[in-house]
Amino acid sequence: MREEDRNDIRNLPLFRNMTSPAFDALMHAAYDQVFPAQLELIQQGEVANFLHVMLEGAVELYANWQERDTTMAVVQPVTTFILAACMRDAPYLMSARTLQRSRIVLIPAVDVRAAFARDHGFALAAVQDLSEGYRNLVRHAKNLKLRNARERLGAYLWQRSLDAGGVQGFVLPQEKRLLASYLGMTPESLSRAFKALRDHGVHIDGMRVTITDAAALKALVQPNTLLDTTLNIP
Amino acid sequence: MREEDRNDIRNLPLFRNMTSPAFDALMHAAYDQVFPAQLELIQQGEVANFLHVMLEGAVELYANWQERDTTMAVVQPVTTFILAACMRDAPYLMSARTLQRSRIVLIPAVDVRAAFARDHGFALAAVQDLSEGYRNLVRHAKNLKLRNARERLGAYLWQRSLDAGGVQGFVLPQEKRLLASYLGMTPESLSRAFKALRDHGVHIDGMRVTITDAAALKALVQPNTLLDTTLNIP
DNA sequence: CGACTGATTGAAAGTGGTCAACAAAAGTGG
DNA sequence: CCACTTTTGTTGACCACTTTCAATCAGTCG
Repeated sequence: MREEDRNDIRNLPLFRNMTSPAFDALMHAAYDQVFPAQLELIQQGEVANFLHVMLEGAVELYANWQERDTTMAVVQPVTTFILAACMRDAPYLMSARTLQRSRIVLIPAVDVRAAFARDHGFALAAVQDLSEGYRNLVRHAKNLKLRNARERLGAYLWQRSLDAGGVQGFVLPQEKRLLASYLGMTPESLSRAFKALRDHGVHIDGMRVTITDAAALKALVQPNTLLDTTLNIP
Repeated sequence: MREEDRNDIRNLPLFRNMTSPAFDALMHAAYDQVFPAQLELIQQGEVANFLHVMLEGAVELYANWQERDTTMAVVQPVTTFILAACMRDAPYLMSARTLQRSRIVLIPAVDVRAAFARDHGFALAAVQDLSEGYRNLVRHAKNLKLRNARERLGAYLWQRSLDAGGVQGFVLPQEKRLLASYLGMTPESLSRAFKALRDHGVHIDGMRVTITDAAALKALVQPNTLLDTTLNIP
């Protein structure tokens, strides 16, 4: 593993407060790997063997049932994912695939749990990580249940614009069909939702979004920190 | 606080592995209260002041936005709720109201966080608690995105029947409009979904559900541990 | 009993999904 | 670099599912 990556990991909230021996032990057991795009990393139902730490690239977390698929989240560096399954030593509830060529560190779940039992700082950090993950999921569920398709898209765009620093224009970070799935609708519905938002201050041209009337969009969307997630979402 | 309740709390997974001094300190700061039915315990947006431990009764966790409301979960004894907000020292994302007369222990969030920083066993247990909560929420979101209304109701009924020990007949634990909200539909839609399930082995009479053809229901619902939650749901 | 709440039903409207066709991009191979 | 294929996005027509509104019915509680 490159020294630089090791430092990136060390600086993650999850690992920052570990003792050095505990961290070294974890890293010793870890694999640093580069995966090509579109590779299935995890299939839902498998028992959690590794905690994943994203260093570069992007990973989609998705779920399926019968013939249906849905995107649950897009993970971007530098973060960990599927900590909950590792901690519970339980089957993954979501599948994961790379969206781009990605560099990912795999830490055996056994070692994570061991580090965890031994190192108090790590346990505390894990609680913070999980709590934040939990809260983002609550937001996702609330969003799905309380807003309709057009409102979900509007809120999403509003939040991306804020994340980019309150800019008027930005480029969608992922394919539209992925966004559609994340927002809980079909690509066709997404396309129509974009059209419907033209009356509410949003202009779309390919992947480029321009907010032409922030007040109008805000009025429709009623953005709210209790509903809208700030980071790590497609 | 009654000795008996204290023991119930002590035996919760969350508190079981604490040192006795740490537990005693927590309990010393705690309030044991009885609330009448239909009382608003928590309003979303408030900063988390207390960890709640349910001893008796039932509490609804719900969320609202604009004029719309939705039930996120029903909490039953003996469990804790809104641990994540306490840990993050952040605003509640959900509101809570009692459904019945309920006995609840309130532990100041400050003390929880303190116990937490000091007691390793408590931190470990919190991680397990949060992980399980996280996973149940993933299931809830998957359920909403992957199944339609009729399938969600069918899956719910299938799971209640299993929880009751695989019985054919059981009584709905909560009002139908609450169930409808939890399942992400209107009461009218729930009513129609029940009717639609008559063709799939479910008979409903008031609050009494009878599964007349388990195979048919199972075929429709395709129950799946990666989607269906086993406990603590209305 | 009468007022109230919750559940059900019907009719109408709306939202989003499906299917099919097409357009636009992106990737592939000569 | 260009023709070709494949994938992604858009649009229209239609349909299914769900909601809304209104009316009715069934309990519950004072």
